[in-house]
Amino acid sequence: MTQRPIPPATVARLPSYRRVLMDAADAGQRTIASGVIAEAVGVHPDQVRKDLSHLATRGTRGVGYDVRALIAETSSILGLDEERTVVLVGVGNLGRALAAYEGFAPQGFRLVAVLDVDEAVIGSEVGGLRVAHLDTLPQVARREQVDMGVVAVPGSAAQSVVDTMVAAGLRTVLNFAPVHVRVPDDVAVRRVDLSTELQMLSFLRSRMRRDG
Amino acid sequence: MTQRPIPPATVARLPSYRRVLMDAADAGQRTIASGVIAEAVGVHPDQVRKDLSHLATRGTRGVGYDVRALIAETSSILGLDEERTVVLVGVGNLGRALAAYEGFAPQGFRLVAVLDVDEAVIGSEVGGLRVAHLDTLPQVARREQVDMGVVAVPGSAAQSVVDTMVAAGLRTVLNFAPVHVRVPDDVAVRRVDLSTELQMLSFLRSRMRRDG
DNA sequence: TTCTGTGAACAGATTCACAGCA
DNA sequence: TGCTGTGAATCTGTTCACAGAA
Repeated sequence: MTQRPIPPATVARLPSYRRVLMDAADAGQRTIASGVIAEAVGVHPDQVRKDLSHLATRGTRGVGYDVRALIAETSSILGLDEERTVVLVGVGNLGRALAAYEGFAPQGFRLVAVLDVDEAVIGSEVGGLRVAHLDTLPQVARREQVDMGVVAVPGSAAQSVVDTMVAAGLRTVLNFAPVHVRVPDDVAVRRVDLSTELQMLSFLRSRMRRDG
Repeated sequence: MTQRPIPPATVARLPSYRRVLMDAADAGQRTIASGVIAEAVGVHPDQVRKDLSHLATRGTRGVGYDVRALIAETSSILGLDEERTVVLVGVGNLGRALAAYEGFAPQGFRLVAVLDVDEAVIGSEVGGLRVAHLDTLPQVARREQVDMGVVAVPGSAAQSVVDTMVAAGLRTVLNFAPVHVRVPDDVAVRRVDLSTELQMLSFLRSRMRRDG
């Protein structure tokens, strides 16, 4: 099953396609056309077909794609057929919300630990787990074979937390702090920054006034 | 001050540049080189210079860029010199965290209302505001001249909430629900989806194992 | 010598156009 | 006729290479 690499832009759309496919499966549909997926996801049908052409699953002309086959293949590509263990660091407002987030489990992400350095929150219960000290990360990481780290600490602490994660062997990090963190080449970081999103919307708002 | 359009990819980086610039200003620096910004943000210096070449502010060879001038211009471009009013819909875990988010105010975003449809939460206090019914959005939007809507409701309710926002005159929406929403051409939507981010990291994790 | 500014080369992603099978 | 599959054309963004001012 050697396959040519899938473009990052395509990978970024696979989770959306997959969600639509699962909805279709729930609705009892066995096949689905590129145009239907496109409509639901908000892209051109051409784009969907080009994206799906990178997969092994082929569609049937005049009919569409096999829903179950596409779900299976996208899940496999995204690594969702094996459980991913996640550790969350930072129990502020955002950290609490993330720990309670219902979207983890359905996709196979299992939160195994919630850590912080503030003695005031250590020992309290968040998202069904008891908050432990960040210092215990190495043990937790080894014991639970942790895959991913989620960083929900202030910007000033983010680099040091990520360094600790990397040292503990984590190789993927989701960073909610509004700063860029340096990591070795074999570690992947994605940043989600609410403030950046708001500012980009603000830009679009300003531009609208001028155009209209 | 007629200016040629700034590429979206550049706009997406301006908030990060701006943050670095503000840190530099706080540290008392009057000028900054592209390489320093690049290092802090995690891009190539070439990229920074190309991006800044779309602005009116010019750098000085051998020295760098004027920090204050760049802050002023990026703020203006991003529309951060006028206050933006924001309304939040959905008071689940995520909604609560967003309402309490400290990153709103410093960038000039003022949360003016928190809305929901669940009678159980209406009237309670979230982020210093009393939760009101979604039905009051039209009045709130008119009274406060609301610019932006933040959607923190389940996917199944997102389209209807966004329709309500659009009807109330909002023209920019930040959508945390994991679905694509349809809006008229003159409305801008950005989606932030935790689940998509986790799945992309999961993909990178899978690929690493194969490579290494 | 340092660091900006920018045309040119390159790489990646999207859209178009159309051939071809059920 | 409907919908897939894909090369070609286009568009966008990044990186390179280097000229030029302080």
